Amino acid sequence: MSRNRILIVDDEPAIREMVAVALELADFDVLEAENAQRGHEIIVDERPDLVLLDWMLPSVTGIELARRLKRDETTNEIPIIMLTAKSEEDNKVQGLDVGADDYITKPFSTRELISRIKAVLRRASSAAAEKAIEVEGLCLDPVSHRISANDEPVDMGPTEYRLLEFFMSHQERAYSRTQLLDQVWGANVYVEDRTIDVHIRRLRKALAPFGFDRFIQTVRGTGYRFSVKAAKAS
Amino acid sequence: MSRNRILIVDDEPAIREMVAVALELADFDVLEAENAQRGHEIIVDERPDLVLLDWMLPSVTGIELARRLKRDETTNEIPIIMLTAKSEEDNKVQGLDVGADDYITKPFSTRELISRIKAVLRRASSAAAEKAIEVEGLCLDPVSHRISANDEPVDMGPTEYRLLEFFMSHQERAYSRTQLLDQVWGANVYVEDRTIDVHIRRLRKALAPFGFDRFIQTVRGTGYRFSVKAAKAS
DNA sequence: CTCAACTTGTCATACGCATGTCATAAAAGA
DNA sequence: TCTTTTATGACATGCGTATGACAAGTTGAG
Repeated sequence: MSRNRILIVDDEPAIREMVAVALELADFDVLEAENAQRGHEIIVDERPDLVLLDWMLPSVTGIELARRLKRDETTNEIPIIMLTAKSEEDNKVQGLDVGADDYITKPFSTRELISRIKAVLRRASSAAAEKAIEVEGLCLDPVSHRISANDEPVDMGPTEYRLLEFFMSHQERAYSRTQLLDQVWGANVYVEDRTIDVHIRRLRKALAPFGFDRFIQTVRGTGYRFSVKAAKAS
Repeated sequence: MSRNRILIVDDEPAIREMVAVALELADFDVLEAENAQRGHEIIVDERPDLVLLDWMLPSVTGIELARRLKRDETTNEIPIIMLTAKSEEDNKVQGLDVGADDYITKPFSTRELISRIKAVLRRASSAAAEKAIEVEGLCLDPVSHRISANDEPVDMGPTEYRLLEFFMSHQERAYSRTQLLDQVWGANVYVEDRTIDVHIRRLRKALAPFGFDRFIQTVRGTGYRFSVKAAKAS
């Protein structure tokens, strides 16, 4: 698991700095934005794992940004922790209503901040792990442990299932055979690199009747990739 | 039946302690939280059987937490008993409006508390357990403790009954043998994992004459699943 | 109390699918 | 064309599942 990326949106450089240092010590990667607009850009471009959002921001408030994020399909699953300057009841309630996953009142201890962040991330990731992934009719449901294509069940072996699961949760990215081996088979497993080819083939074969084998693309000289886009110009 | 787990959310340690002792004497497992945030985390993570929720809590009030719990699909079935410090009618009414299953006014006797808890639990569990489940002609009636397929009685052992009951109330979901053991046999029971296979077989055998064994599906490398959908593409 | 009928957990064994590897064909670059 | 890389079919092995049998435990009727 790569380190979690956290975006802190706050107009006070001092606060950003303080939080950033604390987060880095706690083994997070930190992104920073000093206002809501910039924050929104970064969220869209970088898709951080969590956003720390100051309540009071110049022009567009944090609450407004939160509302927008939660309204947008592409960002509404990114957890938000609101930072409120004062301990005002109203703020907290409103913040939660807006869809924030938690809030924390300044001043706060970095210890508390970290533990809140971890709690929210834990919740988010377990929720995400149970969520079905669906791409153009190809659907993987981790709960029932089943693949379906246009609601037709698709039959495949356990390894192909895990392979597809990995691919679908890491789309648009090329992986070497070794990487796939580590991720899907697990580290410290001695398996021939070329074995991947065979499993790729089996996965394609299972998806082929529905035409979904086009998602499993060969990246010559490197490995494989799951991509919704066409592999090449036709 | 494992012991019911009860979460007490109250900011006063003295009260928590008192209630906790009383509940443990009454053979409940007790979880504690001192504020709404922590309470919410525990509820999400641990899924207690019932929540005792103080009306007045710092920052996020109990009432607000109750509202959120009842609004969330995943937590709205967990019964809530509100604890109000004063005997204010308004509170009670509002508390019930929010979705609390009962309320109780401080100071209360532990005797009363226990009996209220049991009443609520009884209601909750019977509400959930007394409804017959029917799937495509296969019907499980918890009241008469009977299975019927197209109105024909189906004969099976008690364990197979419980297994089927669990499956039918948790459809479309794959369970490992260990999970099934915990859920159907109960935790802290030492039974061989492979024993599940045998009971699955017996259950299938009982359902086979009606063709309903197709619902009991093997998820290779994982466990079993009850599903109405076909196991594999034909 | 005794016996029969039934349950239930475990084991041994049979079965079948899944997996890893190889040999070879096909394809893509150079 | 030649070389490198990937695709594919076949195959042996091994692992996970299915199945039948059995012994111990339980229940209930006589």
